Formats: sequence, C-alpha cells, structure tokens
Amino acid sequence: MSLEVGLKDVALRAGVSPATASNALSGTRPVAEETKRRVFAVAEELNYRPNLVARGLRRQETRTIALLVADIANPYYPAVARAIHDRIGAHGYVSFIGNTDGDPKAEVRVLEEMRSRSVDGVIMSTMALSPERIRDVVGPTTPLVLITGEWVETPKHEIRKLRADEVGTDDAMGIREAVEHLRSNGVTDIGYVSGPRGSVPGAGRLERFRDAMRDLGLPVNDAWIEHADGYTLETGYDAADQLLSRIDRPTAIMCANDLIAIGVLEAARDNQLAVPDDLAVIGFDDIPTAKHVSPRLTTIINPATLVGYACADALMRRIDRPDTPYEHTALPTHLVARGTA
Amino acid sequence: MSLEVGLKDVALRAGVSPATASNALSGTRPVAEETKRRVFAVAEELNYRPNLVARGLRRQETRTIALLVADIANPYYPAVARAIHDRIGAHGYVSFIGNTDGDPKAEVRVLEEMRSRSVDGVIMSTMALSPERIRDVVGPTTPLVLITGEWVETPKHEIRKLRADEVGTDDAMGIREAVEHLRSNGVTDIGYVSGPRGSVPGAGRLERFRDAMRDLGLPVNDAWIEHADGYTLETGYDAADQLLSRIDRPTAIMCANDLIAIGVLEAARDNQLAVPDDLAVIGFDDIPTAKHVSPRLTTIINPATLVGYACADALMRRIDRPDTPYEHTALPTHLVARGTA
DNA sequence: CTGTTAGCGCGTTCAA
DNA sequence: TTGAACGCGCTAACAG
Repeated sequence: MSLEVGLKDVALRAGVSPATASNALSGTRPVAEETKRRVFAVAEELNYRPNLVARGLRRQETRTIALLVADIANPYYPAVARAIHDRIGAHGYVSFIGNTDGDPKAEVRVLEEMRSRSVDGVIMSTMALSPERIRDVVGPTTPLVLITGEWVETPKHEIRKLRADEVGTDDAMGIREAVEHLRSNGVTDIGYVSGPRGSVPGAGRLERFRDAMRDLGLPVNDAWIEHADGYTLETGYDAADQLLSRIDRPTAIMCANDLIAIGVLEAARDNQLAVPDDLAVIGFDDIPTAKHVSPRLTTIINPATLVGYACADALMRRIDRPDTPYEHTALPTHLVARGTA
Repeated sequence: MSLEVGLKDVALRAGVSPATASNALSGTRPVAEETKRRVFAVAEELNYRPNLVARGLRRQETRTIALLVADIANPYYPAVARAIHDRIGAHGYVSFIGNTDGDPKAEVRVLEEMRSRSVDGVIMSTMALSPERIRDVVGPTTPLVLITGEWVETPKHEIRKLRADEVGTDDAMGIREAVEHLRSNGVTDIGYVSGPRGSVPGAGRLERFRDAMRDLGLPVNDAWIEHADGYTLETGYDAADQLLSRIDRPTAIMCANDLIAIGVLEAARDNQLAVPDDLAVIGFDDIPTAKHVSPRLTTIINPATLVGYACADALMRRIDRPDTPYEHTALPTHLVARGTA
C-alpha cells in the first residue's frame, strides 16, 4: 500500500521546492498566501498523502501508540479500546494492540516489539510485570499510562518514581454501595469470590470488600472467601461450587468480576438455589452480557468508556507536555441493582 | 519510545561496517562465521533492536496491516481480531484497528489514513463501500482481504476483477440445519428478523433462509419477515414486538444475528410468550453471551476464530506471492441446539 | 519568503 | 567477504 505520489511530485508541479511544499502543507513555516494556495491545489489534484513512515523517521514521532491488554477478546477491553481509539484518533494517532495473556514473558516481548516500532506512547492494562520492570523495558522517557484496578494502592511518591500516569477506578465506592445494598435487604452473610491470589485487580477489590464490611460493622467469614483460578465463567463456577457445597453457606456472594459472577449464577442454579432469594449475587464491571443473563445481574459499573477516555487524555497530555506532574485518575464506580441482589 | 542504540553502534563495537552488521543480522548476504558471531554477541550485549520505521522506509514494507471493522466493541469482532492478531504476529506483523461504524465516509477516511501509514495489507469486515470503490481507494496493488457474510454472492470472475481474497461463511449450511431442526420438532410457522434492508450480511442470510424453506417444502410468509433497523438487541426487540403483536404470529423466529435474537427473546418475555414452547428462537454467530442468556440461545455457530485465521492466512499468502489466484474461503456454519429451539 | 543541504536509521547497490 | 556511498520521503537548519 505505497503512496505513488510524493512531496517531490507536488513541489515539481507547483513550481516550488519540496521544502516549501512541505512548509505550505504542514504550516511549519510561513509561506506566501499565493504559493500556499497553489501547493494545496496541486496536492488535492494529485491526491497527495504524506508518507507517515518517512515523516516518522524524520520527526522522530510516529503518531502511533501501543495498547497492551491481556486479551482483546475479553469482554471488558473492547469498550476501553474503542474509547481510546476514538479519542487518540482525533489527535491523528492510531494504535497497535498487543495481547499478552497475562504472561510476563509475553509482556516483555510485545513491549520490545512496540519499542522497535517507535510508538509514541504505551497504555497498559495487563501487568504481570511490575511497574518498575515495565519502565525498564520501555526506557526512561516513553510516555506510559497504566490501567490499574484501583489507584489507591500506589502512594503518590511511587507514581512519581515510576514516571507513569495511572488510570483506575474507585472500587471502594461501588463495593461499599453493594454491601450497603445487601445489608439494607437484610442479608449480611456475605461471601466473596476473588480472582487468583495476587492478581492485580482482584487483590485490591478483595481488600475493599474487607474494608467495606468492617466499616459497616459486618463480620467477614474467611471460609466464605474463595479464590477462583482465573477471571472466567468456568473458574467462577468452580469456586462457587466449593462455597455452596458447605453446610454453612453465605446468602450472598460478591465477585471480582462479572464473568465470575455469571459462573456463580450457574453454580447456584445447579445447586438448586434461587437467585436472589436463596443467594444474592453481585458482579463487577457491568459487561454487556450482565444485562442479558437471567435474572439480570446486579453489578458494579466499571465505566470502561470513561477509563478509555481518561487513558487517552493522560497519554496525549504527557506526549504534549512531558513535564507535567504525574497523575492518578480514579473513576467512580457505582452499584446498579438489577435482578440478582 | 526511541531506540537509543542503532546499527551503527553495533557495527562500531564489533569492528565492522554498518553494512556488514546489517548483513550479519539479517542474513541477506553471507558473512564470515566469526564476524557474524561477534556481531550477534554485540547486538545482544547492547540489546540492539532494529528501528522498524527506518527499515520500513528503506524496504518499502512496514510489516503492519490494517484491520477495519464497524466497531471493535461489537461482540463478534474481538474474537476475529484476536485470531488475526495471533496469526500475523507469528510472521512479525502487527495490526492497526480502524472503526468505521458502517459509515462510507469513515471507511474512506480510515483507508486513506492506513494508506498514509503504508500498511502492507488490509483486512476489511465492514463494507458500506462497494468492493470496487474500496479497491479504488487502496490503490491497485494493495493486498486486500474482504470478510463477507457469505461468499456465494460474488461470482468467481467478479472476485478476480476485484483482485481481493474473500473469507466468508457457508451460511446456507447452518441455516438449513436450523430449519430442519425446527421442522423435526414440528414447528413450521417460521418467521425471520433480518438486519436493515440491503445491509451486507443480512441480505444473504435472508436469501439462504428462503432457499432452505423452499428446499424443505415449507411456505414462507412474507408478513413474518421483518427488517430490524440495525444489528442490535434494541432493534431486534422492536422488530420482534411488531411481529409478535400480530394475531397470526409465527411459532419460531430465526434471526440475522445473536444480538437481534436476544432482543427477540426479551420481546417474547414481554409478550408473555414462553420460549421455546410458544416461540422458538434461533440466532446467528454464537457470540459468548449466547451461552449465558436464559434459556441458552440456540444459534448457528459462526466460527470467528477460524474466520480470523483464514483472513490472516490469505493476507500473508498474498503478501508473499502476489500472483497466486484469488480465493474465496467459505467456513462451515452449524446449528448448536441449546434452550431456545 | 524561499531554496539548498543534510540527515533521520536502515538496506542495498557498487566497487574493492 | 567486506566497506563506501547512496537513497527510501520527509523536514530541520541554514542560507539567501
């Protein structure tokens, strides 16, 4: 897909030098009104489009960014990707998407591939690697935005050390709303299905759950806290099955994400438990499917589109002015009560 | 994200010329075993990575491709994107994703953007533009793969004229299985909710539906064929509502895609119709959500991953050998009977 | 205001 | 087998 007509051709036909044609089209330096008009006319006539590869080499800026996620086919990411895409597109940027499957080796490999391609910035959602290691791989100056489960975890001075902007969600808010909602319905025997031990979004949310329970004066039964082996429906099912086969079982289960929650729903059905009467279930994220399961899933809205916009804005800002202070953005999360709690 | 160490640095430290270093690393020309070893050692030591932008300019090949879809956030595409991504990644390619929202202006804009970026090939799923117009915009030689709803529509000589490979699904197969399935359950009053009039995947599937009905000796009632205003749950709901409020209503509804089918499911519920007893519903695509609605959606499997692989393979083949004959690939579709029919 | 020169980092001539 | 020189298409720096 090569461009057949180059700046040289435009310049020749407009009777100016390539440099002048360049200046006229990009407005870098002032060009006589009349000349500019001629250049533009010729450019249009020949359907000239600048070769962004050559421009990238010269300007040392490619107007591309890398978006790294665990798996673009996972239901939460496409919405984020779309939002980022729309936002950076308005600035003339396009994005490469990299899938890492949560594998640290893959993260390094993909990051180096992107470095090879001289992307102008990186947005990472997946983080098998520590932020320090990521900063190592991308080099000291690459604009970097981290999508974290929740920003509260990282103290401000850490962020500054990482030289990264961070976008996350205020999980505490939604989780507290969820616990309050359950309590106001008289259900206080609340269990929790988290993700794999030590995985990034899961750990924080579990802590927020503990905080909310404590703040609201509810006891946490550690036997009712289960770690799923992943963030999928199947692993959620298995974890719930474990939990529900106990003689003393919780009357509500909160989950680290919606997929796990849907798995819990299925486990409840298979254990002849009515939802929400025998067992209330609350998810996290509000993926599109949440509205289509039956009963509709009560969940905590993770504003994917807003997260995407915030990431894009943070990255554009840093590319524009590399010296602005590093920022966390925490988007609010809220409970949406539907049919399962 | 610039590379700080270049080929020059490697050459210098290895005591050879940049040309030799280049040849040693890429294997373009034979280099003395000993020299080669030294170059490789130094490259590793300095963590050298070739600048792919510079290489792209020089070789006139960027190892990037464009993937154009209507909306990456739509449930069917991410699976295709992931498959394409994995497959081309193995060949050292990465992809730009472009969203067109099914808008012809946007298609032209995005295609030109990609052309500016000298992508080595284009895979398009969305097609508001006619294939001829697409070929016009991308220029005569750009490797082009079209993802079509079904390949049967385009005669072979047309494809050759378009100089494009085409990947699609054999919709007739799955649709016939669906109609047979309904008939074997004794339901023959079958309606159909298609997409907007004239939209690409919808029109073909509706025709396949008519074919299957005719072949199986079932009458088609045109009053039971409704066109939704889009391919979404909401438009599907509205179309079904129309259909179900008739005094003579069908006892089964087949749909152009799963989202529409889920809308039909909701309309059935709101019309106090039991699924599948009062109304059988069959979707198309088998998006992840299909398994999670209740009852689980009976649908026709559109093998997204296989479609992605086929697209990637076709594109890689054409980039490799531009003169091979143009091909259609038709992936089989099959009914998966779950709870709604 | 405009043209000329040079070089971004590679890969490919051509000559040794 | 290796090195020197040039150019991919564009734009920054320097003259004029």
